[in-house]
Amino acid sequence: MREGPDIARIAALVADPARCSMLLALMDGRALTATELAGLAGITKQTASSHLAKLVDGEVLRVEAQGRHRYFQLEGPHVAALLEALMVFSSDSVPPLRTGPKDFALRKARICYDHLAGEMGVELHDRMRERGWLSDDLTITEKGWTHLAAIGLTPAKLPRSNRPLCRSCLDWSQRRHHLAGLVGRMILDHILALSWARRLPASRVIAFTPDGERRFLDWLR
Amino acid sequence: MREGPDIARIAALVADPARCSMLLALMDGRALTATELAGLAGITKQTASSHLAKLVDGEVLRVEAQGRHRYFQLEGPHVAALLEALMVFSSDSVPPLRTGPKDFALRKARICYDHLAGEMGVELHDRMRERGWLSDDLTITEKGWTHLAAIGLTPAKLPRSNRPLCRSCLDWSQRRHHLAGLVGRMILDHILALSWARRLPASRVIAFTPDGERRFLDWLR
DNA sequence: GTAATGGTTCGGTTAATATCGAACCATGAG
DNA sequence: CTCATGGTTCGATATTAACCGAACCATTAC
Repeated sequence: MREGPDIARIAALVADPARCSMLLALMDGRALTATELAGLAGITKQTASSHLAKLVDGEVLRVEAQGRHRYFQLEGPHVAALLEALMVFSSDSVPPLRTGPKDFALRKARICYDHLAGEMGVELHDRMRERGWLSDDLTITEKGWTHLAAIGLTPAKLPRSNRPLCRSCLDWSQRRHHLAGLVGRMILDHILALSWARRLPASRVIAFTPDGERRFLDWLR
Repeated sequence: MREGPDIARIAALVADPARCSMLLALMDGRALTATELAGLAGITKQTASSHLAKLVDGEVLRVEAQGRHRYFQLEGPHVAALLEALMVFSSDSVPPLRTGPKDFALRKARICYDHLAGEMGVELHDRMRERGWLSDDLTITEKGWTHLAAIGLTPAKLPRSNRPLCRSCLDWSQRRHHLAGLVGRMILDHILALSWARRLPASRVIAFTPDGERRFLDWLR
């Protein structure tokens, strides 16, 4: 019967407002404790515990015990991708919604799990496609590797992992794809390491310095 | 309160197994009637009606009344994207799930309801738009009818039906539109009648012969 | 050792919703 | 007009699950 993949089961895990708040809080890839998450969601510890157990059981979250704390984080990039796919809906059903300065910064550049999203993320993705650094089937071309090497990113430096090198992730604010995957992560790491940008505390905003933005775009030219 | 975007509301819409079955059935972009969907989901008409109303209200589905039927289809590509994002989970938990040759054939060309889908279907659609055979509002132009006549397809041969002549349908594998509607069906019929391709038994695969594929693409040139 | 804190388990209440039977409305066929 | 069919509306029922209070377990601090 019901042979269909139980995507309903996964959806149900995200369908609760409390769980949703927690997941959104974890969008940036950090690991938070159960009580922190309970506070953010506005529920008691008991309730949060129950929710978190379900999320872990459903392989949406991963948990790591450390001392008497239990740190929760997203199971992987695909969870962030799912949340972004959901945000696409709210972003256009309620168009204006007062775009404050912080909101503006979020649209400009933010972290999505572990890679760059927002205008800058989409720009990165599109430029790489346009310049032929990235092929249609999302593999880095020879020319691409050459340019990646220019910022010190070589295949040898990639961490061993079976996670796909490149992956495209639908951007909720831009409604276009940005670059995810191992390479997406490495590029963001480099942007931060070179101080082209820095993370704003307690937010997902990636703040580029004027100089950093220029260098980044130059590199893509 | 709950200022968070109501991604939970959207997720809840997908969280029900019955609604899920219906959405998956619509993944190929076809438009199905309420009773068809009820049958596929294994529920009664009343229940389906309630579900469908919710999905339309939540802007997940779009409905179009035609005669005494109501055709439901996905509201847009972002819905398909969401469903795909959800499927990543189930496909991930089960091992690699090798993409066999049959899967490759499915992406290349398959039947979608009664018309051509997959790479070849998208190619047909795009070419017809590009060549000006098909206008923006999805009507066949004069030039279009000329070329259709070249393979023996004239307006007179169209079956009497209130079904729209042309319709664009979101392609599951290509994520782009292919040509549906009466004309889409007639073209596929002709492809099969001329033996440019044949249907593989017990599957949705449309297998083009090398010669047939060449002739088909030549016709689109 | 005792106290404090992070986290889980249990039980009972409450709210939401999926479901269907039956009646109802609307369209199309004859 | 009459009948059949697609689809919705209206209860009423039953299942689910979110929630919290209270008790409990585990780890660190003192």
